[in-house]
Amino acid sequence: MSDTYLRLDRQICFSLNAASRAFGSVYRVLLKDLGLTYPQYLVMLVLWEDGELPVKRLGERLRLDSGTLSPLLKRLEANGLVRRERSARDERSVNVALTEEGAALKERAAEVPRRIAAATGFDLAEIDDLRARLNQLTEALDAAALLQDA
Amino acid sequence: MSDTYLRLDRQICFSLNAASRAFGSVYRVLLKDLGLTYPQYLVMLVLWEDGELPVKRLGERLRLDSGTLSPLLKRLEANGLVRRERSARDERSVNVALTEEGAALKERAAEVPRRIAAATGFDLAEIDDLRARLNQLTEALDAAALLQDA
DNA sequence: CACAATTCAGTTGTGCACAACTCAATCGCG
DNA sequence: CGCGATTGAGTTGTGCACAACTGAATTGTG
Repeated sequence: MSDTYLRLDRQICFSLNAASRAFGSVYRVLLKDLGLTYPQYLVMLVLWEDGELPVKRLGERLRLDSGTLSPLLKRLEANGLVRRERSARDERSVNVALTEEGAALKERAAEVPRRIAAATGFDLAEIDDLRARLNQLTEALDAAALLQDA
Repeated sequence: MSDTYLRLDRQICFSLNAASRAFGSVYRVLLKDLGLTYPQYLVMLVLWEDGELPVKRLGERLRLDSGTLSPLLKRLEANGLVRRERSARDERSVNVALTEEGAALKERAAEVPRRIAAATGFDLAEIDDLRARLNQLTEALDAAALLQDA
Protein backbone atom coordinates (compact mmCIF):
# COMPACT_ATOMS: atom_id res chain seq x y z
CA MET A 1 0.00 0.00 0.00
CA SER A 2 1.22 3.48 -0.86
CA ASP A 3 2.16 5.89 1.89
CA THR A 4 -0.46 8.21 0.48
CA TYR A 5 -3.10 6.81 2.75
CA LEU A 6 -1.03 7.45 5.86
CA ARG A 7 -0.68 11.14 5.06
CA LEU A 8 -2.17 13.33 7.74
CA ASP A 9 -3.93 15.52 5.22
CA ARG A 10 -5.76 12.50 3.85
CA GLN A 11 -7.22 11.48 7.18
CA ILE A 12 -10.85 12.47 7.40
CA CYS A 13 -10.77 11.90 11.15
CA PHE A 14 -8.15 14.61 11.52
CA SER A 15 -10.25 17.17 9.68
CA LEU A 16 -13.21 16.16 11.79
CA ASN A 17 -11.28 16.40 14.99
CA ALA A 18 -9.81 19.76 14.03
CA ALA A 19 -13.22 21.16 13.10
CA SER A 20 -14.70 19.89 16.34
CA ARG A 21 -11.99 21.61 18.37
CA ALA A 22 -12.29 24.80 16.34
CA PHE A 23 -15.99 24.83 17.25
CA GLY A 24 -14.96 24.32 20.84
CA SER A 25 -12.88 27.49 20.80
CA VAL A 26 -15.72 29.58 19.43
CA TYR A 27 -18.26 28.12 21.85
CA ARG A 28 -15.92 28.56 24.79
CA VAL A 29 -15.96 32.31 24.29
CA LEU A 30 -19.71 32.57 23.67
CA LEU A 31 -20.64 30.32 26.58
CA LYS A 32 -18.31 31.91 29.08
CA ASP A 33 -20.91 34.60 29.80
CA LEU A 34 -23.47 31.90 30.54
CA GLY A 35 -21.11 30.06 32.86
CA LEU A 36 -21.35 26.89 30.77
CA THR A 37 -18.84 24.63 29.10
CA TYR A 38 -19.75 23.23 25.71
CA PRO A 39 -20.80 19.77 26.95
CA GLN A 40 -22.82 21.43 29.69
CA TYR A 41 -24.51 23.55 27.03
CA LEU A 42 -25.48 20.39 25.16
CA VAL A 43 -27.07 19.01 28.33
CA MET A 44 -28.97 22.26 28.81
CA LEU A 45 -30.20 22.13 25.20
CA VAL A 46 -31.78 18.76 25.87
CA LEU A 47 -33.34 19.93 29.10
CA TRP A 48 -34.75 23.09 27.51
CA GLU A 49 -36.21 20.94 24.77
CA ASP A 50 -37.47 17.92 26.71
CA GLY A 51 -37.88 19.18 30.25
CA GLU A 52 -37.20 16.75 33.09
CA LEU A 53 -35.73 13.40 32.11
CA PRO A 54 -33.65 10.56 33.61
CA VAL A 55 -29.87 10.45 33.27
CA LYS A 56 -30.19 7.37 31.11
CA ARG A 57 -32.26 9.13 28.47
CA LEU A 58 -30.04 12.20 28.56
CA GLY A 59 -27.14 9.88 27.78
CA GLU A 60 -28.98 8.34 24.85
CA ARG A 61 -29.65 11.72 23.30
CA LEU A 62 -26.08 12.92 23.75
CA ARG A 63 -24.28 9.58 23.23
CA LEU A 64 -22.68 9.91 26.64
CA ASP A 65 -22.51 7.43 29.48
CA SER A 66 -22.94 7.92 33.20
CA GLY A 67 -19.20 8.12 33.67
CA THR A 68 -19.23 11.40 31.79
CA LEU A 69 -22.66 12.66 32.82
CA SER A 70 -22.59 12.03 36.56
CA PRO A 71 -19.79 14.49 37.37
CA LEU A 72 -20.98 16.95 34.72
CA LEU A 73 -24.48 17.00 36.21
CA LYS A 74 -23.02 17.38 39.65
CA ARG A 75 -21.27 20.54 38.47
CA LEU A 76 -24.45 21.88 36.88
CA GLU A 77 -26.26 21.19 40.15
CA ALA A 78 -23.54 22.95 42.14
CA ASN A 79 -24.02 25.95 39.83
CA GLY A 80 -27.73 25.95 40.58
CA LEU A 81 -28.92 25.15 37.05
CA VAL A 82 -30.40 21.68 37.57
CA ARG A 83 -31.89 19.50 40.29
CA ARG A 84 -31.31 15.75 40.55
CA GLU A 85 -33.68 13.45 42.37
CA ARG A 86 -34.16 9.70 42.52
CA SER A 87 -37.24 8.55 40.70
CA ALA A 88 -40.02 7.39 43.03
CA ARG A 89 -41.19 4.66 40.67
CA ASP A 90 -37.70 3.28 40.00
CA GLU A 91 -35.15 3.95 42.66
CA ARG A 92 -32.27 3.11 40.30
CA SER A 93 -33.13 6.06 38.10
CA VAL A 94 -32.27 9.73 38.73
CA ASN A 95 -34.36 12.47 37.16
CA VAL A 96 -32.66 15.65 36.05
CA ALA A 97 -34.77 18.81 35.98
CA LEU A 98 -34.17 22.50 35.40
CA THR A 99 -34.20 24.93 38.30
CA GLU A 100 -35.78 28.36 37.81
CA GLU A 101 -32.32 29.69 37.12
CA GLY A 102 -31.58 26.93 34.62
CA ALA A 103 -34.84 27.55 32.76
CA ALA A 104 -34.18 31.29 32.73
CA LEU A 105 -30.80 30.76 31.11
CA LYS A 106 -32.56 29.69 27.90
CA GLU A 107 -33.34 33.35 27.18
CA ARG A 108 -29.73 34.32 27.31
CA ALA A 109 -28.65 31.32 25.23
CA ALA A 110 -31.11 32.15 22.47
CA GLU A 111 -28.67 34.03 20.33
CA VAL A 112 -25.81 31.52 20.59
CA PRO A 113 -26.86 29.40 17.57
CA ARG A 114 -27.10 32.43 15.32
CA ARG A 115 -23.70 33.65 16.32
CA ILE A 116 -22.22 30.21 15.78
CA ALA A 117 -23.84 29.93 12.37
CA ALA A 118 -22.37 33.30 11.48
CA ALA A 119 -18.92 32.15 12.58
CA THR A 120 -19.04 29.15 10.23
CA GLY A 121 -19.58 31.34 7.21
CA PHE A 122 -21.91 28.63 5.86
CA ASP A 123 -25.51 29.29 4.89
CA LEU A 124 -28.34 27.23 6.35
CA ALA A 125 -28.56 24.85 3.41
CA GLU A 126 -24.86 24.10 3.57
CA ILE A 127 -25.06 23.50 7.30
CA ASP A 128 -28.03 21.17 6.86
CA ASP A 129 -26.21 19.23 4.18
CA LEU A 130 -23.06 18.89 6.22
CA ARG A 131 -25.05 17.85 9.26
CA ALA A 132 -26.83 15.16 7.27
CA ARG A 133 -23.54 13.76 6.00
CA LEU A 134 -22.04 13.73 9.45
CA ASN A 135 -25.05 11.94 10.87
CA GLN A 136 -24.81 9.38 8.11
CA LEU A 137 -21.12 8.96 8.89
CA THR A 138 -21.80 8.48 12.59
CA GLU A 139 -24.42 5.87 11.84
CA ALA A 140 -22.03 3.93 9.62
CA LEU A 141 -19.25 4.10 12.19
CA ASP A 142 -21.56 2.94 14.95
CA ALA A 143 -22.61 -0.01 12.83
CA ALA A 144 -18.95 -0.85 12.16
CA ALA A 145 -18.15 -0.56 15.88
CA LEU A 146 -20.83 -3.10 16.64
CA LEU A 147 -19.33 -5.53 14.15
CA GLN A 148 -15.92 -5.11 15.78
CA ASP A 149 -17.29 -6.27 19.10
CA ALA A 150 -18.54 -9.50 17.59
CA MET B 1 -36.19 33.97 17.86
CA SER B 2 -37.84 30.60 17.49
CA ASP B 3 -36.79 27.71 19.70
CA THR B 4 -36.02 25.83 16.53
CA TYR B 5 -32.46 26.99 16.57
CA LEU B 6 -31.89 25.69 20.08
CA ARG B 7 -32.94 22.15 19.12
CA LEU B 8 -30.16 19.65 19.63
CA ASP B 9 -30.74 18.06 16.26
CA ARG B 10 -30.18 21.40 14.56
CA GLN B 11 -26.77 21.97 16.07
CA ILE B 12 -24.04 21.24 13.57
CA CYS B 13 -21.50 21.14 16.38
CA PHE B 14 -23.32 18.23 17.97
CA SER B 15 -23.25 16.17 14.77
CA LEU B 16 -19.60 17.01 14.42
CA ASN B 17 -18.81 16.10 17.97
CA ALA B 18 -20.78 12.87 17.72
CA ALA B 19 -19.03 11.88 14.49
CA SER B 20 -15.67 12.66 16.00
CA ARG B 21 -16.36 10.44 18.99
CA ALA B 22 -17.76 7.67 16.80
CA PHE B 23 -14.46 7.74 14.91
CA GLY B 24 -12.73 7.55 18.25
CA SER B 25 -14.49 4.30 19.10
CA VAL B 26 -13.51 2.67 15.83
CA TYR B 27 -9.91 3.87 16.06
CA ARG B 28 -9.62 2.78 19.65
CA VAL B 29 -10.21 -0.82 18.65
CA LEU B 30 -7.92 -0.73 15.59
CA LEU B 31 -5.11 1.05 17.42
CA LYS B 32 -5.22 -1.10 20.51
CA ASP B 33 -3.04 -3.69 18.78
CA LEU B 34 -0.48 -1.00 18.00
CA GLY B 35 -0.47 0.25 21.59
CA LEU B 36 -1.49 3.74 20.47
CA THR B 37 -4.28 6.09 21.40
CA TYR B 38 -5.85 8.08 18.62
CA PRO B 39 -3.98 11.36 19.37
CA GLN B 40 -0.75 9.39 19.65
CA TYR B 41 -1.50 7.88 16.25
CA LEU B 42 -1.84 11.38 14.79
CA VAL B 43 1.58 12.28 16.18
CA MET B 44 3.06 9.12 14.67
CA LEU B 45 1.50 9.96 11.30
CA VAL B 46 3.34 13.27 11.28
CA LEU B 47 6.61 11.65 12.30
CA TRP B 48 6.30 8.91 9.67
CA GLU B 49 5.66 11.60 7.10
CA ASP B 50 8.12 14.30 8.12
CA GLY B 51 10.74 12.49 10.14
CA GLU B 52 12.35 14.34 13.03
CA LEU B 53 10.87 17.71 13.92
CA PRO B 54 10.59 20.08 16.90
CA VAL B 55 7.61 20.00 19.26
CA LYS B 56 6.60 23.43 18.05
CA ARG B 57 6.17 22.31 14.46
CA LEU B 58 4.39 19.15 15.50
CA GLY B 59 1.93 21.36 17.34
CA GLU B 60 1.38 23.50 14.27
CA ARG B 61 0.56 20.51 12.12
CA LEU B 62 -1.81 19.00 14.66
CA ARG B 63 -3.22 22.25 16.10
CA LEU B 64 -2.09 21.23 19.56
CA ASP B 65 -0.11 23.16 22.13
CA SER B 66 2.71 22.05 24.39
CA GLY B 67 0.29 21.53 27.25
CA THR B 68 -1.21 18.64 25.31
CA LEU B 69 1.89 17.45 23.48
CA SER B 70 4.43 17.39 26.30
CA PRO B 71 2.78 14.66 28.36
CA LEU B 72 1.67 12.79 25.24
CA LEU B 73 5.23 12.71 23.90
CA LYS B 74 6.50 11.64 27.28
CA ARG B 75 4.19 8.63 27.08
CA LEU B 76 5.31 7.80 23.55
CA GLU B 77 8.90 8.02 24.75
CA ALA B 78 8.15 5.77 27.72
CA ASN B 79 6.70 3.26 25.24
CA GLY B 80 9.91 3.35 23.23
CA LEU B 81 8.43 4.83 20.04
CA VAL B 82 10.11 8.26 20.01
CA ARG B 83 13.20 10.02 21.29
CA ARG B 84 13.23 13.62 22.52
CA GLU B 85 16.38 15.70 22.61
CA ARG B 86 17.11 19.40 23.02
CA SER B 87 18.18 21.05 19.82
CA ALA B 88 21.85 21.97 19.74
CA ARG B 89 21.30 25.12 17.74
CA ASP B 90 18.43 26.38 19.90
CA GLU B 91 18.36 25.07 23.43
CA ARG B 92 14.74 26.11 23.87
CA SER B 93 13.62 23.68 21.20
CA VAL B 94 13.15 19.92 21.60
CA ASN B 95 13.39 17.63 18.59
CA VAL B 96 11.16 14.60 18.42
CA ALA B 97 12.41 11.64 16.39
CA LEU B 98 11.31 8.08 15.77
CA THR B 99 13.14 5.19 17.37
CA GLU B 100 13.70 2.00 15.37
CA GLU B 101 10.61 0.60 16.99
CA GLY B 102 8.58 3.70 16.21
CA ALA B 103 9.63 3.64 12.56
CA ALA B 104 8.87 -0.07 12.34
CA LEU B 105 5.34 0.50 13.60
CA LYS B 106 4.50 2.21 10.31
CA GLU B 107 4.29 -1.18 8.64
CA ARG B 108 1.70 -2.42 11.03
CA ALA B 109 -0.27 0.84 10.79
CA ALA B 110 -0.44 0.66 7.01
CA GLU B 111 -3.83 -0.99 6.86
CA VAL B 112 -5.52 1.25 9.41
CA PRO B 113 -6.67 3.93 6.91
CA ARG B 114 -8.23 1.35 4.63
CA ARG B 115 -10.12 -0.26 7.47
CA ILE B 116 -11.30 3.13 8.69
CA ALA B 117 -12.44 4.10 5.20
CA ALA B 118 -14.36 0.86 4.98
CA ALA B 119 -16.02 1.56 8.33
CA THR B 120 -17.33 4.90 7.11
CA GLY B 121 -19.18 3.32 4.21
CA PHE B 122 -18.17 6.37 2.13
CA ASP B 123 -16.27 6.15 -1.12
CA LEU B 124 -13.07 8.11 -1.68
CA ALA B 125 -14.75 10.97 -3.52
CA GLU B 126 -17.30 11.43 -0.74
CA ILE B 127 -14.56 11.39 1.87
CA ASP B 128 -12.53 13.95 -0.07
CA ASP B 129 -15.52 16.20 -0.41
CA LEU B 130 -16.43 15.97 3.25
CA ARG B 131 -12.84 16.61 4.24
CA ALA B 132 -12.71 19.72 2.08
CA ARG B 133 -15.86 21.09 3.66
CA LEU B 134 -14.60 20.41 7.15
CA ASN B 135 -11.32 22.13 6.41
CA GLN B 136 -13.22 25.11 5.07
CA LEU B 137 -15.34 25.12 8.22
CA THR B 138 -12.29 25.01 10.45
CA GLU B 139 -10.73 27.88 8.59
CA ALA B 140 -13.85 30.01 8.97
CA LEU B 141 -14.12 29.20 12.67
CA ASP B 142 -10.47 30.02 13.25
CA ALA B 143 -10.96 33.37 11.54
CA ALA B 144 -14.02 34.04 13.71
CA ALA B 145 -12.09 33.07 16.85
CA LEU B 146 -9.45 35.63 16.00
CA LEU B 147 -12.11 38.33 15.69
CA GLN B 148 -13.48 37.41 19.10
CA ASP B 149 -10.12 38.05 20.69
CA ALA B 150 -10.02 41.57 19.35
C1' DC C 1 -41.81 -16.91 45.90
C1' DA C 2 -36.56 -17.23 45.06
C1' DC C 3 -32.76 -15.94 42.88
C1' DA C 4 -29.83 -15.16 38.86
C1' DA C 5 -29.50 -11.74 35.28
C1' DT C 6 -30.05 -7.16 34.02
C1' DT C 7 -30.39 -2.20 34.57
C1' DC C 8 -29.05 2.32 36.30
C1' DA C 9 -26.17 5.72 38.46
C1' DG C 10 -22.03 6.51 40.29
C1' DT C 11 -16.75 5.89 41.11
C1' DT C 12 -11.99 5.17 39.73
C1' DG C 13 -8.21 5.54 36.75
C1' DT C 14 -6.13 6.98 32.31
C1' DG C 15 -5.57 10.07 28.68
C1' DC C 16 -6.67 14.30 25.99
C1' DA C 17 -7.75 19.61 25.46
C1' DC C 18 -6.82 23.89 26.91
C1' DA C 19 -6.03 28.12 29.83
C1' DA C 20 -2.74 30.19 32.65
C1' DC C 21 1.46 30.06 34.21
C1' DT C 22 6.89 29.33 34.88
C1' DC C 23 11.53 29.38 33.34
C1' DA C 24 15.29 29.36 30.43
C1' DA C 25 17.10 30.59 25.83
C1' DT C 26 17.12 33.70 22.19
C1' DC C 27 16.22 37.92 19.74
C1' DG C 28 16.23 42.72 18.79
C1' DC C 29 16.78 47.41 19.65
C1' DG C 30 19.12 51.25 21.53
C1' DC D 1 27.26 45.12 24.43
C1' DG D 2 23.04 45.27 27.67
C1' DC D 3 18.53 44.44 28.66
C1' DG D 4 13.59 44.11 27.87
C1' DA D 5 10.51 41.44 24.85
C1' DT D 6 9.58 37.23 22.76
C1' DT D 7 9.78 32.30 22.05
C1' DG D 8 9.65 27.27 23.22
C1' DA D 9 8.77 23.57 26.30
C1' DG D 10 6.98 22.20 30.33
C1' DT D 11 3.73 22.28 34.60
C1' DT D 12 -0.62 22.87 37.00
C1' DG D 13 -5.44 22.79 37.37
C1' DT D 14 -10.09 21.99 35.41
C1' DG D 15 -13.19 19.55 32.67
C1' DC D 16 -14.52 15.93 29.32
C1' DA D 17 -14.44 10.87 27.27
C1' DC D 18 -14.43 6.37 28.19
C1' DA D 19 -13.28 1.63 30.04
C1' DA D 20 -13.91 -1.10 33.92
C1' DC D 21 -15.91 -1.56 37.91
C1' DT D 22 -19.33 -1.30 42.24
C1' DG D 23 -23.64 -1.56 44.43
C1' DA D 24 -28.38 -1.15 44.77
C1' DA D 25 -32.96 -1.75 42.52
C1' DT D 26 -35.63 -4.22 39.39
C1' DT D 27 -36.92 -7.89 36.17
C1' DG D 28 -37.63 -12.39 34.43
C1' DT D 29 -37.77 -17.32 34.96
C1' DG D 30 -38.42 -21.52 37.02
